[in-house]
Amino acid sequence: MPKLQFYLLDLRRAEINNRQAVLLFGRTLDNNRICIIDLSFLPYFYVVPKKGMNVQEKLEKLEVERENIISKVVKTELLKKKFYGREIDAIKVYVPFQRDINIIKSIIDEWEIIEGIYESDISYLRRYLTEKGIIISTLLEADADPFNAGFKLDTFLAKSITTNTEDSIKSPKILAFDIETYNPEGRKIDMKNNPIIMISFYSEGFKKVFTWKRFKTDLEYVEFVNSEADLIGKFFQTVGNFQPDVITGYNTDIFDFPYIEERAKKYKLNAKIGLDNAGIRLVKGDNARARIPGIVHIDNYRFIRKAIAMEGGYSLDNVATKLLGRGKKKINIEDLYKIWDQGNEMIEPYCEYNLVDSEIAYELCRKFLPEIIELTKITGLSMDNITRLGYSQIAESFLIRQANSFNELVPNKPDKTEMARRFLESYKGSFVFEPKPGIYDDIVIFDFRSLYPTIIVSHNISPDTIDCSCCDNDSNIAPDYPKEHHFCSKKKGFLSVILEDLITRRTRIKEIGKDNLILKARAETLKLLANSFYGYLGFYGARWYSIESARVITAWGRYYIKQVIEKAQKEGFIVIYSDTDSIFIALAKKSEKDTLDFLINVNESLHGLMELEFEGFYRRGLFVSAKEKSTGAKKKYALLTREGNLKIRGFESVRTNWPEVVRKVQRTIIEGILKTGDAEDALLYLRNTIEQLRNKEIDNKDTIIETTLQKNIESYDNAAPHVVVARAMKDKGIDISPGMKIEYIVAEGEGRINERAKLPEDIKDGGYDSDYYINNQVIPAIEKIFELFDYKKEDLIETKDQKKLDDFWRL
DNA sequence: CGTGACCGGGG
DNA sequence: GTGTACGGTCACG
Repeated sequence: MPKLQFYLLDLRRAEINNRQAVLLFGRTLDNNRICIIDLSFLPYFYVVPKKGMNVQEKLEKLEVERENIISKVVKTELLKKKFYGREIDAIKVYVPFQRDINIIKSIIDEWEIIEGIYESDISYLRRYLTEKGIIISTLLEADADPFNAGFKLDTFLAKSITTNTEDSIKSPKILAFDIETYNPEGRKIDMKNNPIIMISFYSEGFKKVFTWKRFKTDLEYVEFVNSEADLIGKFFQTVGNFQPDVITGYNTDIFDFPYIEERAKKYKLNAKIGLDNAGIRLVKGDNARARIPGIVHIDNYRFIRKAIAMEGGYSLDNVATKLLGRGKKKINIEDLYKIWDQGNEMIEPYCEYNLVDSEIAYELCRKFLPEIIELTKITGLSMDNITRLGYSQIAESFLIRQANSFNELVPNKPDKTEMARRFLESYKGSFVFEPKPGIYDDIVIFDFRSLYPTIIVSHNISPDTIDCSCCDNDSNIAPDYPKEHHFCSKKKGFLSVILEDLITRRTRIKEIGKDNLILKARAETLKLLANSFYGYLGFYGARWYSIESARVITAWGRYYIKQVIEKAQKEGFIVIYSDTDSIFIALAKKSEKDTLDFLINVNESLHGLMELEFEGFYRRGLFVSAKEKSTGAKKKYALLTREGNLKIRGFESVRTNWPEVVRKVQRTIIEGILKTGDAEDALLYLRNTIEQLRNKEIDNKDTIIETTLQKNIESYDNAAPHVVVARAMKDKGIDISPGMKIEYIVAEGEGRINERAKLPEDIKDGGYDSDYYINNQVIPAIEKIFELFDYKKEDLIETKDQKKLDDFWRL
């Protein structure tokens, strides 16, 4: 029998031949999907006995019966392990099945002769991967015989599995899909009552849209079926035939897959989509997700939301526009239900729309897959997990995997009381040098490269080096931190070793891989991972929780950034702003070269891996004051790059929720001030807008305020403006339900705001309340900016000549 | 103003 | 397979 070579894609736990089994799903070099069953790996956990107690014998005799199932210990081994760096004796306890662990554990928990039980909650599959050194996505070699398990693909029973290469899958078969559903206007999504009306698929050389109403069309990829039930049948059939390695979409975890599952249930369809014939496995709740056994499921929305900060929200259209340079097909999706009811060729553009969504999802997945695979290779986590878990869990998984090679026992998770206690523990964070509100010319920004990770390495901060007994209390102490804790200066800690490795690997990869996409992805990934450990140490749910370590890290962080600030000031630079690891310096009378010399100078004084980096030169910057205060607001500024681009941070209040007229005025004013260096033109522009509002020259649609209705209108006691409008809509016969976006305009006239909030369609051109829009919308949004130039509210509203406006437009 | 509930995204 | 996402806004007392 020749050896099978295959790229590992997914794993599952199963019981086969009355043994605990690992199912390894992969793709062979000659492009077949296969499943290898490995029965060789026994589940286990550790018991640490009290000093001098003989626990091993008692363990080996242990046998429990629960609900007609007998659980017992297969064998034990006495081992020397380490716990927080200290040597201890531990008994490794093997059981036949994963399910036996909790049963056996609950018995041992009561024993007086034990100190503790460890690693009983480490997932069997993760343990398997760690111990065998197997990494998902890489090439494995199996010596295996054919085996009939009744699965959808060739299945083998492994005699041995080896891993000897870092070679990972180059071009996995990705299949993207998207569903469109019947959804009457403004209604909440209702999976129980509203059907799926079309489903699209997209892959390289594969386009398909299935729908169950016929109309005349030339689109060759549209295929008609007879009913929703047939449509869903087609979905399972298409996935089955295509045999994807990766199935992807947008928000598929909580929308498309649950929807398909719900509708399949209605028609009693067998949703055996998993390669082991299991159905879609849905996990509900906050961390909802859909698992398809044997197939990697990447929900782009899930991954992008946690990996990329996105201005303008995470709608597919916005995400695709920003990341791929192309958006969705422009069409009114709210009208789909009406057009569906009509059932004519008006449906056609919606098929195109449906297909484009799949295509975009496909492209997004392709774009991020290299990075996802890299993270998988570094952390050992599955792609499903990498794309869904939070950073603290990724960091922890990584530590667990490393612990094995350090022979370290993994600490247990904290219980509820412990977590509650930790939750209340707080600590001093980073240092912020508050900006003096104002406008500054010629700015340079420096920031520490991976400040916290490099501090961890440089100062040997680690849960196993804190307060060691081999060093005295004065060594290695953070300057402005109470001298309660010290870190070992003789032996390197577990965390510092791991981080040093991550950082040096990243630096090396960054150097050699400037033009290589995969290496770039790997460098980014290493940075991401390195940055997550500081947060992890202070996270109340962490196994290696060490708030003291986190405190010392921020203490050193404050120390280093303050050193840079002081040094800059001593050398005659004007420090404008600093937050955590970055510093904004006004050049004042200094030259560019002076700033770069300063940078070199600072770096000479920093030890180890620590480094201050040049971020960029800026032509001008604007810092406003905080609400009700004269000090500068944190994280709220706007910069103008040398290329003339705007970088606006923290003026977040003016985004959605505000009428267009306000958003536009704020942005234009910031841009004008930054480009000219004074507020004269901006003031003219503002006054002009105010004047236009007064003269009703601003379009009604730019004054629309949008608010989401949170609950049934009957259950509101005090009527907010949007509630009043929602009631009016209901009187007009429009169906109103929670979740609906209510649009309204504040009309001119007497009375309270909520009495004057009206449906846009009920307001004649210019029927809005100019004073309201000027005083409660426009002015608050720009007040702080004009304060920088000593303008008072009264100055802003006053009108003046408009000649200069023409100049302003030419900016 | 403070606290607690709810939302995102999908049609 | 789970807890504890997370950071903001809105409702309500």
